[in-house]
Amino acid sequence: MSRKPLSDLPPNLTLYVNNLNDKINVETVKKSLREVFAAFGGITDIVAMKSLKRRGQAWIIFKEVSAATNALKSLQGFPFYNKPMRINYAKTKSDAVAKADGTYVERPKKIVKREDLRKGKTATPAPAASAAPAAAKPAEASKPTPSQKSIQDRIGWNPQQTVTAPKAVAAKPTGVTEPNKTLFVENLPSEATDTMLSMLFRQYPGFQEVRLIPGRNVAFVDYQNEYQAGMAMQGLQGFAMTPEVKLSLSYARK
DNA sequence: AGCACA
Repeated sequence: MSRKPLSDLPPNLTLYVNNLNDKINVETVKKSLREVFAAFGGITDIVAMKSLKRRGQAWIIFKEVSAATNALKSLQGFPFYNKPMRINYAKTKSDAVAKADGTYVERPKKIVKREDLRKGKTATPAPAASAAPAAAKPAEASKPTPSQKSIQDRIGWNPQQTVTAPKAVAAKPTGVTEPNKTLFVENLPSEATDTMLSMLFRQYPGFQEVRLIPGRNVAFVDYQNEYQAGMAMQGLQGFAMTPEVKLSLSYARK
């Protein structure tokens, strides 16, 4: 009995993720991807860009193939900014890993030669380091991979449920909610006051009001639109209210 | 839909 392979591509340190919501600012997406994927192991880098050809996709570069494989299995179809992530192994080796294992060769710049210009052709870049099935370097600083249980706890996602009905798992996971003009502020110091918070949040255009929830160290902050809310979120994420207390911001649930 | 590396 042969089972359906996880991927039609050979395992790779890098995962290729697409079907990402390209309405979301790429930096925001990268940050959220990191939060979600880091639960499976060390991440070297995440590459995502917003150009026409590259939007909606990201490359997650892991330190260990096993981590990539676990993430691939567990997060397949994970609802991320309201779209199920589609995950595969990357086709080729990332530059970052080629650099690390010494096989990196400078990528030829796309130079258009005059003759080719006439013919309407562009210089064909020779493929760089080949996509050899990530020769897993055994000696690698390996941070213990958190159990699958832990990520389910953190993001409220049970991979089993995707098999039959990925859409049914619409539960908005923590930290990956869809954009909203209202922000949810957590981890406030108990000394926080409305005035204090408006000072902070009114620096960002579109500010409307802040609602501190008594006794919960939590507040809601309204902006005129979700874009402005997003800007404020980026600007104030992790803001140190006191040396030991840092704000945690997300979009409020709808 | 789209496999990049600024």
